[in-house]
Amino acid sequence: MLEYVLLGMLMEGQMSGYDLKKTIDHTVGHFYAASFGSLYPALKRLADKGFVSVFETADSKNKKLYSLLPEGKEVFLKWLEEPQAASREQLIRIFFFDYLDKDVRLRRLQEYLYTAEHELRALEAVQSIVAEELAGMEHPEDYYYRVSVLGYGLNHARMQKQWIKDIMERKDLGHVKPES
Amino acid sequence: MLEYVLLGMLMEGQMSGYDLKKTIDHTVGHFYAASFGSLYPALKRLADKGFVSVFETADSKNKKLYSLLPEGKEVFLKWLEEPQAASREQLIRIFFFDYLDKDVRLRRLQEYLYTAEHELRALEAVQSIVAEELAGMEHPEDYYYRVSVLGYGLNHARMQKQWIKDIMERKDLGHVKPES
DNA sequence: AGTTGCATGTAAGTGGTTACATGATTCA
DNA sequence: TGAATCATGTAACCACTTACATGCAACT
Repeated sequence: MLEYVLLGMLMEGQMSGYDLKKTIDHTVGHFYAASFGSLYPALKRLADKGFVSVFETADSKNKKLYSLLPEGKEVFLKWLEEPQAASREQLIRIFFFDYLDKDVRLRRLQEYLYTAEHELRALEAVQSIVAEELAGMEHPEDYYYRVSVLGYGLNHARMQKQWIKDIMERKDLGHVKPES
Repeated sequence: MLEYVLLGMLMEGQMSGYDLKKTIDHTVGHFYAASFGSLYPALKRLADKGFVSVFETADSKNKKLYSLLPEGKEVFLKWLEEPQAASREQLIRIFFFDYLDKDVRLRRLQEYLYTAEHELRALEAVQSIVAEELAGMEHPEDYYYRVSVLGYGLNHARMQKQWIKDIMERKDLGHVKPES
């Protein structure tokens, strides 16, 4: 996972490990954390595999600049267009979807939409079972918070579904603006 | 984490490891996965620490029933009322909030609301910076998907904020119903 | 002179997963 | 009788975190 994120970040150009960490932190950092303890060994592995090249700067700072090599780019793009991905991984992939052909991208997004709709229906099914169970109880209010997290799940699934729909249509990025 | 989830699930009554897995899967399973490979060793640790008791059934199935011991209950409730929790852990804690005193619960939820609002403001700040950067570009559409995940983050943060507000007010669980 | 930021790295530990191994029970 | 489900457990592995260790550079 981290290795692909690093390759993806290097698509924009050469960077040091330190800068890669910063870039990850203030882009996908809200849902994907990378620590130096995992980042530096990952960069070493990528260099060993010949996916990135290392340029040691002479500016006395002991800084290393990593660049994407053709094989690394290939591996990254291959990963990017793969179908199926766990929900956390979906989000990271979408972050890099500007690098993907329009048709492959739309196919993947359609698949993600499908899984989101599936998830939503599954949660709605659970909800109606829970609603029935609750109706036959003396003190349904004792289960308020248990049930509330189901509500969270439903809110999340609905939001996710709508968001994927929006980005498939390439809705104006303004939908992202604050309401003010 | 898993150990607390197991203790929490045992608050309802005795259960086997297998049943605990099922219960986790169809309650908090949507945001917390537990595999047998982590579950059984966790139960053993809980038994070794004296937090749960093990009753081996004689029904030839080699089934073990786990029950919460007073010390285990104490440890669980102590964990539950702790302040600060990572966002994934917040959700799991809230699932068990029916076991918490009203006043402690409201204090924790108020804190969670605070962090949600903080997160939202941080994302809105990032968004206005990104909007400026985008305005000074020749091809802002080349960054559509990069920016779209920021939109996801904003949607998520807003949803989370509203949800916490709702459950603080103990809004009708009906808000959870499908729109149909 | 001291703190913060830049910069890289290692070692031990954590919290899991995956795959395997075993065996009883239930139901079609 | 064979498949699905119930039931428990281990061993190898994995991706990562935390804490540590080092040192230079920039600012104040």
